Amino acid sequence: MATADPGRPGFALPLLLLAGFRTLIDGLHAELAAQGHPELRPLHGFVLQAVGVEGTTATELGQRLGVSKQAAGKTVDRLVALGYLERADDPRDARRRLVRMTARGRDGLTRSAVVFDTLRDRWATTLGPERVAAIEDDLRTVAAADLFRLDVPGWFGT
Amino acid sequence: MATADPGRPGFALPLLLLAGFRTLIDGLHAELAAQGHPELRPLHGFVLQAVGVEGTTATELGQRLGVSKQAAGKTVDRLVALGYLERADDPRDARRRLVRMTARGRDGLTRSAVVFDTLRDRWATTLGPERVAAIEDDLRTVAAADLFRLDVPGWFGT
DNA sequence: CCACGTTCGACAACCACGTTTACTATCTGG
DNA sequence: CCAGATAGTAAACGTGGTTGTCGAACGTGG
Repeated sequence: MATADPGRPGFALPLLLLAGFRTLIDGLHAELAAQGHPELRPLHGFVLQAVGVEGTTATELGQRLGVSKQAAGKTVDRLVALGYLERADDPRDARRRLVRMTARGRDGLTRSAVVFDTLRDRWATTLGPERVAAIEDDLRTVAAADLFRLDVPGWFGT
Repeated sequence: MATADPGRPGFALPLLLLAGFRTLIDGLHAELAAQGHPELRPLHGFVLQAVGVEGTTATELGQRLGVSKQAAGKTVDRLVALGYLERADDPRDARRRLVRMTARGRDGLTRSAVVFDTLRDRWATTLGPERVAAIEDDLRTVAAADLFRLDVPGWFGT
């Protein structure tokens, strides 16, 4: 670990949290690639999740993800091009363009859920189930203490 | 938390890890901005860390961070423009361009370490010191079990 | 001692993801 | 019925990444 400063305890915690997150995401996408979804990027999982089974609109998606509606729209464009999402007109409001998952999108999301469960099981095997649960509880506690908000995504830069 | 699927336990863990990482980084940069370093981005901390007090070169920096030498070079350009790094010729090898921290760079890195320590203390106040230590231990255990490697940075996209 | 292969840095083209600003089309309430 | 709010799109830009190419400088073998 070339970049961590062993002398300052505070440096380790963010590094470890990032590393933990990363390994789950990397594991997910390695497995997804093997299961027929090589084009799915880390970000896309969040987006599919946020679109949900009922569908949504670009503006609402942006709010859910914490990014501008323009950014959300561009990401939807890419996912449409990849075949994970599709757009449709809203019969009740000609301004809105509904965004829905395709069958491929649903397949990717379902597989993501299964793989995440599997990866969590693997952690539970290594650490013991109660330790994994304790990590989750602790992080939720910190979240509840308003040390951070849990609505999450929407950084990845700038 | 609009984006998490409460029905699938596996989804929560990566989200919580990311949220934990994010809050530390956000807290760091909020504080750094207040202490005279508003231009420092999350990535920059890793880069300064990787440059180290002895300095390095763009190619070596790229290796440490897990990115191409070109990407490392561009990031160095930005940090030079911001006054955190400086370049110098290597008297022993005219091909190489040494990258070193300026006084400002050292100041930013030092303050980062202090702020990270403070944030960790705040977690310890909320959770109890032994719980924070337990999280770190567990994540290190998972790392050691080769469920992930700890050399970390070098994703943030693509 | 010199030619050849390797390495370093730079440059260019490109992509993903985000921003702000600006514009059009549509809906809605007084 | 029109003023104002809202949905989507477009353009310009910033940041962080990628490949590919290239010239200059290094080091080594013949």
